[in-house]
Amino acid sequence: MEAYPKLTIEIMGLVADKWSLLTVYILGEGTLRFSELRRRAVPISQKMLTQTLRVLERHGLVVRRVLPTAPPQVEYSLSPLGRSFLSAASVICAWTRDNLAEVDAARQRFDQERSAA
Amino acid sequence: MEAYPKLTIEIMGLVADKWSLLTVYILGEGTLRFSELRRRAVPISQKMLTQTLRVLERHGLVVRRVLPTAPPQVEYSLSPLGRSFLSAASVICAWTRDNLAEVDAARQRFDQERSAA
DNA sequence: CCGGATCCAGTACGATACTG
DNA sequence: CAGTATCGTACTGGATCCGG
Repeated sequence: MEAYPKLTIEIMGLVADKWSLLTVYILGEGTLRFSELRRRAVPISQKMLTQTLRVLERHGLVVRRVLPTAPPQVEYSLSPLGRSFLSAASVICAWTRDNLAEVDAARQRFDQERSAA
Repeated sequence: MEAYPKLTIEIMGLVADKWSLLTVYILGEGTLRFSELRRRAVPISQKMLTQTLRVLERHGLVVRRVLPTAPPQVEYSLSPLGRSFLSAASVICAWTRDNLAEVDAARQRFDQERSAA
């Protein structure tokens, strides 16, 4: 018997990914075009953004809409499922922001004790 | 100007990791020894569990306590910081559980449309 | 402007074997 | 029991070039 099925871990891996979190978090601000999204999600690379958006689209969290213009424009937005995930993602992002200093301090303490060997 | 500092992304990477989430989530049940933790966190490998616990300990989320027995026992538990993170992690875990089916369905739909090319 | 394709260094991860 | 060490494979993620 497997405590956590493969599928669960797989989806966790999708959802518990820093770029996914960041992307969804920023898309929470509204519908954005690729280049604008990239600018706001610095320092994500273009490749990772493309890749992350594909994965999120594939799993139904993000809607990709190509506008029939020249040059073509592509808009990204959250699906209803994506918005429901946003509320969870926000909690993680907020925690990170609020506890950044403490986590960093703990790490420095840990590393210092180590180097004292 | 960098929208998200390197440190923030680094901590996000720590915190937005499937094994970290899972480990903290399970440690939420209480203090556990290594082997018991491993059993409950299936299908995590022993190596990944060790590694994840080190990282979590280093960043102040987990407390490692070696008992002076023979054979040695090691207990892991959440620090106060870890418990504060648990509430955020739980939200992600709960979302995953509740939306597993829908995400999986979206993926199958997406893949089917793709293969119809 | 919005990406895809390719190359490559580095890392994740599992399997296995060994230690105090 | 609770790890550490090593190996091999697969994937990550940046850099760069290319194309509609």
